[in-house]
Amino acid sequence: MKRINPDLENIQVKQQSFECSITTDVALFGFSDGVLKVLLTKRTVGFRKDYWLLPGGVMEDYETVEACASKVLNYLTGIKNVHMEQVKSYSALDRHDVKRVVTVSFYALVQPQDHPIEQKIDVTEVKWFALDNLPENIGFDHRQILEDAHKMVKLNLRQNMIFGELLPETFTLNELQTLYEAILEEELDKRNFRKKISQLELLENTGIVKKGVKGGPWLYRKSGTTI
Amino acid sequence: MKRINPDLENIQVKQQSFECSITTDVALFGFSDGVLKVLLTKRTVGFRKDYWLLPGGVMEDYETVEACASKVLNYLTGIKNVHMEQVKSYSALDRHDVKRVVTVSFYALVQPQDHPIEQKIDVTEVKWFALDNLPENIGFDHRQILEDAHKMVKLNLRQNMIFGELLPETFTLNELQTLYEAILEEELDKRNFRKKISQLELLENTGIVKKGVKGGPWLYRKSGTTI
DNA sequence: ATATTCTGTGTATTTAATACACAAAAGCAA
DNA sequence: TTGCTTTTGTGTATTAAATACACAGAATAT
Repeated sequence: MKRINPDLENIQVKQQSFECSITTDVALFGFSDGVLKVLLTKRTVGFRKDYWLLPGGVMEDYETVEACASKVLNYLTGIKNVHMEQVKSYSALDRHDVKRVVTVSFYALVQPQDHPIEQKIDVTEVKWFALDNLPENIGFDHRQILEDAHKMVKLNLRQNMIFGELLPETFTLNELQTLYEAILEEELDKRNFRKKISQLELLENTGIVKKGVKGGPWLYRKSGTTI
Repeated sequence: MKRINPDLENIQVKQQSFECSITTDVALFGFSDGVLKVLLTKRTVGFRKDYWLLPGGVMEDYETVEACASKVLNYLTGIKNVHMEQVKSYSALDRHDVKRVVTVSFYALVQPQDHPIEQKIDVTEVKWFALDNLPENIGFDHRQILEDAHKMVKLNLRQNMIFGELLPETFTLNELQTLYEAILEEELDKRNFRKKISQLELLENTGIVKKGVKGGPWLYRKSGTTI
């Protein structure tokens, strides 16, 4: 009979293979007041209270990590139908107090004013923080997760022009530039920025002038978007 | 008393939270005969035999996904001490027959000739496949995982000059170019390629000429590498 | 020794990135 | 309504990077 290396048998998936819980954490970025913000939550009572955390929660048997991320975000903030991008998995042995947990992180981009926070649970605080003014007491490894997510947003912004729902349907080129500067954390030249944007041919001029701003700037929208 | 939304309670990590097995799959890329290859394995007896799969296996309670990926690769191929990069998580509900499994994928880069396959288990076949000549019967979602991994290798190669252990310690510029062409799946101009490589200042000329090749090419190595 | 194949190199051209200034438009204040 | 201030929108010159392209010399193979 064939003899099988026990190590090799153990790496096969079997009914009794080791199991642990999966969670998803969502780095939800928002843009308002000209700065990039991220949504953090805090339990105000009970275990591990007073630490700010990314919205997150456990995956169930009937859902993928993507579905779980959407669910978690919706439950904690009421936000729905946001495009998410997977960032990375975290699996250090001591990540969680209660038990072994592997986490898959995501990011999403929204406008805070479009998604007023619904405080869905009264033992949890939910709050936007400017990225350059984060609280000290961020729990678990969520500071790292947040950094990794921000890196990925930067990367995706540089490569494509993906800014999700961070701006309203129509916006001025100056608003777009301010957003870029907030995400990339660097200043951009107005004329060079416009040159680059225009040759991407992803925006169209609505023909409408924004009121209340000196100079009378045009409003743009993403091409292919209907009003 | 405070009333708590049951949905919200359920997303908290608890002892009885849903659990599933985690596996890691490794896309091990190798470069020989001037083409990029990937290592696939096949069970030759028993359940789900005759499907080619990326080397993979279940994570245990004492290891991270990174450690698991190294372990799995070592058990199946004898390969050790390879730098791995995490690619992505896969969590579709029906990914595995036996039970719910979430997989985290990795890639690694080696030279096949440095790592002769140790057939560690005699009910498993292990074989290198040229990337442009993959078998039809790749099991589970491993074709997708492989594609995603290859994309990430391309991306990382373009951004930095990371080619892992895909070449021997010393190599000619032509060998390096052939490697780039194999990974990127496009032809490169010799003079422009050398210009770009040289201005990265990551290689040093060993001063040794490679024998057996017409023209007598210099051997290079990565800067900072001792012989 | 002769033919063949591979090596190593430079320049001209195109394209992209950067630096930089001012007149006209709209709002704001008196 | 007038004058002041802020913001808009635009072009050109410079530098850096990407691309296209050819040939003499070195080592091998016969």
